[in-house]
Amino acid sequence: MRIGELAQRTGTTTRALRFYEDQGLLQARRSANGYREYGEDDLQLVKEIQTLQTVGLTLEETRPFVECLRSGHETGDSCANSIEVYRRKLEEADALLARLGGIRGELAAKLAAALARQAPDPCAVPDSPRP
Amino acid sequence: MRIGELAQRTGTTTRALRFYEDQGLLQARRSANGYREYGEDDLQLVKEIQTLQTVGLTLEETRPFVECLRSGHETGDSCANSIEVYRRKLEEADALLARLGGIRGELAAKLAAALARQAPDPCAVPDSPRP
DNA sequence: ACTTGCCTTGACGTGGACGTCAACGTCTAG
DNA sequence: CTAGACGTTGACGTCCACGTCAAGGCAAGT
Repeated sequence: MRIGELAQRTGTTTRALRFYEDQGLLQARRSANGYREYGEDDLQLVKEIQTLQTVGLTLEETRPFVECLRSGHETGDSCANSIEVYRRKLEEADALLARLGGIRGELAAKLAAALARQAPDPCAVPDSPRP
Repeated sequence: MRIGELAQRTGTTTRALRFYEDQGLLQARRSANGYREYGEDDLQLVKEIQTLQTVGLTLEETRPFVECLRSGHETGDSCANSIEVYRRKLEEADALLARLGGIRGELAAKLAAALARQAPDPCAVPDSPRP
């Protein structure tokens, strides 16, 4: 199939596919007129890339998976390099979750404090009620 | 104080401070030679911006806080606009946490599945043990 | 012949918060 | 007088995953 069809079947754009090729993630044969020609394996490969992107991998990080697939393995994560990326990303996700959780807490505290100042709790005891 | 000192006392760079000025977040008087001259209130303001950045606000989102401070309020979050930003960011944080939690789960599952394929659990029952 | 729709390469734009020059003026110490 | 440490503006670079033209080639239908 040509690039337009591949884009359509993967729900992406031709621009993205050419970009993947630029990055060496996708390689297309060329037909006589210079058009890129793809096979079903390329479809699979693009889908793999997309799946990995949705779980937070950068394009660069999908490279081991792509190479794994190209080296004949059934799945992109059958290789040690891919597994390693999984581990790294899992750690990153945990770190990010921790950080974000902390931030969420700080935000909530700030909001609560601001609201308290804005409309002081009528039951609360202020600093100096009667000087 | 001049820009270098302000940068040092806030732990940032002169470039950042000039950038804040470009964005209209910081306004400096100029001394006779054209140097920017800052006061203690500016120090406070920069610190406020930094604190807000650490809890995930973009520079643009710190604007209401800055304006609130400049309009004479004691804290940047004494104004309705600032409170509104708090609320929005809190929602964003929750959404992000949910998404990231999902992603983390998917990643963990993928890793587990890959490891299982790599070195199958000796106690597990594969699809077709005896054809 | 002409339009339409696909394809090609190349090059610049996007957003966010600055970093990093360049080329120059200013102030202070020796 | 001069070196060095500060300051000034302006403009381009960074990262990432493309978007958005521009300018043209190729194939098929009318």
